[in-house]
Amino acid sequence: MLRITRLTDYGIVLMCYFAQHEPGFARSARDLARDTHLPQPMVSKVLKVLLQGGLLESRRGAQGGYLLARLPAEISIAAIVRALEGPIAMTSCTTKGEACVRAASCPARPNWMRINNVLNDALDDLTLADLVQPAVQEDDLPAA
Amino acid sequence: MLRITRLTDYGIVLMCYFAQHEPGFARSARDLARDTHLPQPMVSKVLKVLLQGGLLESRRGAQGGYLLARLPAEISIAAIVRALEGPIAMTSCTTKGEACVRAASCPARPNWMRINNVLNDALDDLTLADLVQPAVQEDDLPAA
DNA sequence: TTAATTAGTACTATTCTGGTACTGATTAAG
DNA sequence: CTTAATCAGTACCAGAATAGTACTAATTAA
Repeated sequence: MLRITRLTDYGIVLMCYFAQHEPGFARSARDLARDTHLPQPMVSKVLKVLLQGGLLESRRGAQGGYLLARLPAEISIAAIVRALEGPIAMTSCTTKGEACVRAASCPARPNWMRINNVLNDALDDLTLADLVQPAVQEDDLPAA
Repeated sequence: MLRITRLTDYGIVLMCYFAQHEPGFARSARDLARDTHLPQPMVSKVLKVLLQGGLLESRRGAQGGYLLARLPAEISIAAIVRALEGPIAMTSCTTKGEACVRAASCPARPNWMRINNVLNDALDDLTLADLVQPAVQEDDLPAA
């Protein structure tokens, strides 16, 4: 499995939750945790990262909460993943190339770029608005 | 980062190495480890999994070794990842749906399919032959 | 017969994630 | 002005998973 951390998992769940409501829909971390049945401290952690990534806005103090910084159609899945996990790449050698001691001799080194490009392009093109469209067909499942 | 295990990392490196040689090119695990500068026991482990996945063939005994089971153009990156990591999905809830206790209330549940489809399609379309094409341009880098 | 090589299993240390707890800063409401 | 709700930040811990090693058996060319 191409793994993402659970933090990212939760992040996408939460962003989808926002996207399913009207624009400007705001909610506290506690309420979000309750509605999505996710552990509350985790939710707070995720919301903070998404805030720092510019995907959410926050209102502090009583009656405060979080809301989407942009419209769902303007938020790509790639942006969410990048906010929570950093650059979308399958191996670290492509993001911090100089760190790999095998760079000089690695036969795959130049090729990872192609793989990463494919992934980036694919996730860049998919927005929250796409995700919350109701119709999901069963024969739309992956071949694997 | 969209993480794969180092086993998969090594697997792609090794498959690229094979693809860079003539069809029928065979090599022992020891030689492969030396040429790619990867730890030898790890290489053996990866080769075995790729063999079981039908991506490689093996010759036992002295002068034995491994070779590609098919032409590079007929081996997708998706196939390699699937052999080493199982189905390509970003979260386990989509591969073993009944295991997620939040399935009923999860607002993202039906939507993961779309994300996974995008990834599967992207990696299915990318073959070893594509990867070993020489020209990789620098401005071909991911936007991130 | 021997040596090279694949095949399989078991084990361990380290790293990372997931999760919790605690404290401080900010602000609406009474 | 006080209080309570909420966001913000940091530190910490346990459990799981990965990365890597070691060892043994089976197979086959020379």
